[in-house]
Amino acid sequence: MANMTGVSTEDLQAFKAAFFRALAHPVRIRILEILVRGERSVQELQETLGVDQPVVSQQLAVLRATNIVSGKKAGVSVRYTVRDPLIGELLETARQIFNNHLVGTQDLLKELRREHRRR
Amino acid sequence: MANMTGVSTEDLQAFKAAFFRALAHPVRIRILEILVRGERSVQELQETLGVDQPVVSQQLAVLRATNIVSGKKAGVSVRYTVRDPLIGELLETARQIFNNHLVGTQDLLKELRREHRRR
DNA sequence: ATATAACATATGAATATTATAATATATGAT
DNA sequence: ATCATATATTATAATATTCATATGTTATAT
Repeated sequence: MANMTGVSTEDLQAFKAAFFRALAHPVRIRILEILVRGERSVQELQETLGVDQPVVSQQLAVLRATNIVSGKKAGVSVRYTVRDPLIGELLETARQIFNNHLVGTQDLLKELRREHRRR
Repeated sequence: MANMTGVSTEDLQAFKAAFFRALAHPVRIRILEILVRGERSVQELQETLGVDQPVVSQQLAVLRATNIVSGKKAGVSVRYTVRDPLIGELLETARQIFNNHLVGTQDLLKELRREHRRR
């Protein structure tokens, strides 16, 4: 045990890595970009995303496991929310970084700006 | 092709996912937390991290491939820097989120606060 | 009780990532 | 040219993730 708390720095970085890994999936990012604007049912997500229902549930399960989102039952459906508004801020910062530096082509840059305006 | 630019939304989310995936590794996170404070050589990183040299180079290669860091030769050594100061902001936001919600135990929470104070 | 709708979980094949070890390259000094 | 040092790349076995499909569960209505 590395210290009084029983939590080593390595553990800590492993947790952080797990957090980022949860964001490292196209469908999960799209889910979060929708949820930061307000709660949604699985069905609503599915329709917006245009993917199969098990895919949505599966990726929501990953986000739930990392405590990034939570779902509450509402009758027959389940409504999901982002647990922390800072997630929105994180995604926005990531978008800025991406916009500034992670882009190879002029076209992609244009598209990114278009997407930004759309909000 | 989904639009005039030739870049679909799916592509875009795939790029974003790749960006987060680059952050989703304990050693890479530790490297970035060091580099946001200033440039370092591979050797300096290696000493601070306490891992084998090829591991550092390998993980730096991942961060380079995503344009998150860049290295410039300085004689026999290579000095690395973070390409965008917003990376620091991103890590800090992530830390806050993590601190607020992604924590199961009181002990871990304490440890997180200790780490914060250390900066 | 049965049917249906909404959601969740399980399974397995395909693919990607990681860790470890070995090897290669480049620079500067002698 | 040779050598030592710093850094990078490659190979590969182990592990984890993804995608697609099938099956389960729960709530509600009839």
